[in-house]
Formats: sequence, C-alpha cells, structure tokens
Amino acid sequence: MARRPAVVTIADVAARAGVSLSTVSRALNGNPTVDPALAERVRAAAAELDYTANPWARSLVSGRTQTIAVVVPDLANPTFQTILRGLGRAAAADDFHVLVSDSAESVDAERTLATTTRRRTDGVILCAPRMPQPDLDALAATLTPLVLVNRTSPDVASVRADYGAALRAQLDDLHRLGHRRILHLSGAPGSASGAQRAKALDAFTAAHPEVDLRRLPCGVDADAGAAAADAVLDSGATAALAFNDLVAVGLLDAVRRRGCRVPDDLSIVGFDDIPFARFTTPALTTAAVPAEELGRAAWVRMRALLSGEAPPPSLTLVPETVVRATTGPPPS
Amino acid sequence: MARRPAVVTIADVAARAGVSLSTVSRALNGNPTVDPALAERVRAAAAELDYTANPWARSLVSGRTQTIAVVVPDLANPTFQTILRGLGRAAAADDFHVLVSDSAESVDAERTLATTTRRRTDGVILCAPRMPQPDLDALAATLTPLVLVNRTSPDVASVRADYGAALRAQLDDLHRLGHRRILHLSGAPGSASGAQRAKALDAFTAAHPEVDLRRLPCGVDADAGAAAADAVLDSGATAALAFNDLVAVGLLDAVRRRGCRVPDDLSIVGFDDIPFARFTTPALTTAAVPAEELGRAAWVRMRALLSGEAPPPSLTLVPETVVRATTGPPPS
DNA sequence: CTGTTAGCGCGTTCAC
DNA sequence: GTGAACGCGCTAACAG
Repeated sequence: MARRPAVVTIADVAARAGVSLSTVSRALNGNPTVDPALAERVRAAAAELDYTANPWARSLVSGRTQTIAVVVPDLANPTFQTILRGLGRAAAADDFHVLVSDSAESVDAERTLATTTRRRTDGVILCAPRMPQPDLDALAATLTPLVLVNRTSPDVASVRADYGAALRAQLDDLHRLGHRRILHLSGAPGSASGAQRAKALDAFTAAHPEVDLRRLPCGVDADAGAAAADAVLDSGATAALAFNDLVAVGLLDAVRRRGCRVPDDLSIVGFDDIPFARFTTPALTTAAVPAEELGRAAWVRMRALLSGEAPPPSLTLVPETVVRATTGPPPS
Repeated sequence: MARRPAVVTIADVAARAGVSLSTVSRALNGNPTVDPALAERVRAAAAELDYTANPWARSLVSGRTQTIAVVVPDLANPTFQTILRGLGRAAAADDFHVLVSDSAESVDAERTLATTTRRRTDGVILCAPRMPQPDLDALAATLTPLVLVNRTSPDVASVRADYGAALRAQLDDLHRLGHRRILHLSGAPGSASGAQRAKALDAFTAAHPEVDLRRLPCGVDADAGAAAADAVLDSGATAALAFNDLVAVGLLDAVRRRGCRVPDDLSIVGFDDIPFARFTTPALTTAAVPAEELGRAAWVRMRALLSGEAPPPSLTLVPETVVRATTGPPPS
C-alpha cells in the first residue's frame, strides 16, 4: 500500500495562481510562450507553496531523470574514490545526481549493475578494469549512453590514463639511474591496464636486452604488496615497480621492516599518486593518474551524449612521473 | 521531446502470455492470488522478453523508489568513503540503490541536498558534522525517513562514534605515559564531534590540574596538520592529539622534516584509523572509528524505517584505541 | 498566449 | 482467480 505523502502538486499551484496545469508546467519550465506577468504569478505561487515537480512523474513522461549511474569495482580504492568525487561534483554543477554502485570487484556484478542502474538513470559511466574485452564490447552494445573509464570499446566515449606510456617513462627513469634488474609487480591478471603495461614491459625488454626485467603476479592492495616483500627481496632486483600505490605502500612498509633501506638497497615506484603517496617514508615516487580530472572528463562526455551532441573525442591522459624519494641509483 | 526508447512494457508481456495487464503485474509482484500455472507462464514470457518494470512508473504509483540518498561533506575524506562503502554494500544486499551527494563542506549545500535528494529517494542518510544543532533539528523535522550519522536529534534514528569517550581514553593513555603538556589540534570549529571532544578536554583538565592541556584551532586535512607543525613545536607540548588521521599524518610528516623525532621528542595521536594509518613512519597511534560498521548500521536503521518498523535504538560505538608507534613517554 | 485532453507505464481498487 | 478501469503527477500535443 502506498504511503501517499501530502505533498503539493502542480494542481495546487495552478489553483493558487488561478491558471491551468499546463500554464504552470510551461511557466516553471521556462517556456517562452507564457505571458511574463502570468509566469511571474505562477512562480510566486510555486514559491509560496514550496512546490517542486515530482521527479518520477516528470521522468515517466519525459524519459529523463537528471541522474547518471556510476559503477566502480571497489569504493575502497583511492583512485575510484577520486574519480567519483570529480565526477560527482561536475555532475552536481549541472544539476545532475549520481547513483553509485560498488561491484565488489565482481565482473558479473559490474555487468548486472550497469544494466539495472541504466534503467533508473539517463546513462552510465562504467569503470570495469577486469571485464574481458569481448564482454565489455557486448555490454556496450546494449548500453547507451555510456562512458567508459580506463577502457575503450569501438564507438564508445571514453576517458583513460595511458598506463603504458607512464610505465615506459618509469622504466626509462630507472634505467637512466642505472638499474638493470627490475621487478614489476603486475597486479591481478586480466586487467585492461595490465595489458597496456605488459606491452610496455615487452617493448622495454626488446629495447634493452641488457636489463633483467621480470614480472611477479600480485594483488592490487597494500596487503598484496606486503605479501610480495620476500619474493621481491629474494629476486635480487634493485628496483620494484608496483601495480599501484597501495601495493607500493604495502611493499615499502614490509621491506623496511625487514631492514631493507629504500632507496639505497631497493628503489620502489608506485602508480596513481594517491593522496598518501606524499606521506610515506620515504615519500613515494609514482605516476600521477589525474583521477579527478578523469571523473570530470567522463561527466563532460556524458553530458554531451545526453544533449544529443557528439561527445568530445576520447581522452587519453598520460600520467606524469612524480619523482619523490623512494627511487635512486642501484646499490653498487 | 522525449526520446522514447523501444523498451518492452507490461503490455507486451501480457500479450505474449495471453493474459491481462493486471495478471502480469500480480504475477510478477508475487501476489499469491494468481493461478500458479498462469504465474509461471507470465514469468516465462517476461523472461523471454527480458522485461523489467519501468521504475519511474512503478515509483509514481507506489511512492517507492528502492533508492536512498546519502549526503556527505566530502568524498575525499577516508572516513566518509568508508561509511559510504559499508552503507552501499549493505543497501545493495537488500536491492536498494544509493544516490550520493558531496556537499563540498558547505552546510547550506547539505541542507539543500538533503531536501532535494529526498524527493527522488525513499529516505536520506545524512552526514552533516558541522551543521548547527538548531538547523539540524529544523531540517530533521521536515525530513523523514532520516538517519543521522555522527549526529543526533530528538526522535531521529542515528548511528555515531563516541568521540568524547575515545578522546578520554587517548588522554588517559598519554597521561599514564607521563605527558603533562598536551596539545589538542581541534579541527574546524563548530563540528559536532568537536563539541564532544571539547567536553572530554574540559573534564580531563578538571580531573588533572597538573596537566597543561591546550587547544589549537586547525583544519581537518593533512595540509592543516602540516601548517600547524611550527605552532606545535613552539608550544613545548610533548604530545599532540590530532582532530583526525589526516591532520596527524600532515603533522607527523612536517615535524619529522623539521628534525623532530616521533615519538621520542613528540608523541602524536590520530583519530579515525584510516587505512593508511598503519603505514606512516612511525605507524600512527589512533582511535579506530568503525566507519564501515557505521555505514552498515545506518542502512539497517533506514531499512527498518522504510518497512514501517521501529528502527533499532540509536547506536553509539566507542572507537577503540589502537596503539602503534607514534606514542611513547615524553622526553626526559 | 492559454486551457483541455491524452497519454507516459504501472499498481490497484472494483466488478465479474 | 481474472480482467477492466482508474489514477499516480506531469508534459506535450491539440484546440481555441
């Protein structure tokens, strides 16, 4: 049984202003074909009654909700938090609301959530780093408007960071410092950025046969980084590149507890530049993924899509290397 | 002009199953007065057509949206992120959606957002740490169902951490260690938890006249903590209690850069136990606010409210002190 | 320029 | 047990 809250409807406003429903609707929606005097009277009545159009009724007829859906794998990940924040604030500035869902790292949930939340919103912005490409393409075909974050699919608007380019820069920096035994903590298998990075790794190996560049499968959080500490130390590598800052932080802490000096004994490089990267000891060298900017850019594309315009071209930002204090020359 | 996407409606299902609209509606809503065989036929038809009821039409008639609104001051704050995560996952488990808004630390925006998002959802969960109590009470009177996080108001469901009790415990620990000159970095003025803490500070001062306990106004983020470093060092205090871990982290980093040894020269205590607190150097002593649990508990109360039940009593969790390595005896 | 009318897609009384 | 009809609150055609 519906609790029907006693709210004021357009009929109340019409009665108070002494006009018809349509006039109220037109006046409040800024339709220019209304007599300015009447429009003013309507606005006054609406204000006195504290009237706001029922969003569901409005959506039912207009097909629009002023709301977008955002799907992320895990709200505990600083990068997604930051993307969400940038996105949310940008959308709010355009009077749009944001429906978030956290897929708990489940690709199935991502697919389901994207579809179900689409039904209650005007479009979806999807972060699905580990969804297989064919699945993503198939999903994208059924989902519009859609903006992808850190993924691409044919004819789909997207914004992404160039993980490959940034990794290349990090490798070059390490090489320039003299490192010849480098370990890459590769994160969970199957991620899209992981593929970009694998390519960069391959290219680097081809270009620098003198470098022993190995990969170590690994998780994506601080615990995973800590768990990898022994393997990293045993590997004899002089530098470790972490999948992200969380992994780097966990690794840094764990190796230091084992008496390893960073960067004297081991250089550590993160990825993302989360807010805390500045505050590790030593401060973490990393690549700054402009997550807030990605969020804003995703909104800009969604907004264009919603107004039927062609969205700005897909955006690729290359994370800038920020050298702090966890990197240095290899031990001699 | 409404883009009317070609979606299947209840009428399509009815036609396919060879029954009336009402039967489809009843069958799909589990109304027991439908012939089981018919119900099955309807479900089959719905499945084949991949039918889902239009949520806006459903909301329009039922008055329910399966969505709740969450308003937070800043999505960049780890505590709110964690609350949101716990809340979101709990709500999702009950098939509810979450509409988030970030007020950008503006009390005005909090008020507005709470009201406007209420109209598109079934209830709101409000984190408004700095809204003056009279304003909060007034807002609460117009907003139902409502669950407050870290605030209370007469007859309003709420979940909170007991900042006073936790601060008391921290002060006792410091006193037991021998500290007699203690500085409290009090955060932005006007926050509710700030008031609780002020009381705890007053009580401690009354009970321990031998202790020089001072307060230093301060912001709520790492930059604020860093900015307070000189003042803290000049004060001659042997221990500093930060408003939250962000402030503590900023302070810790800044004093160490100035050559101050922590905890030998200065003990630092945080508040919240954000994920990163384990990874500072030294690891941060703090009070663990169970943010994820608060989020879950907020949802449990909202769910009760939504089903017309009396919500569980207001919850007050006392953050547990977690002693790590930034605290020790004062310098002798 | 304004009022009347007809849906938007669904849940839910009512009769049958 | 099932179907027809109404109405949720609003916008957009259509007259006037």
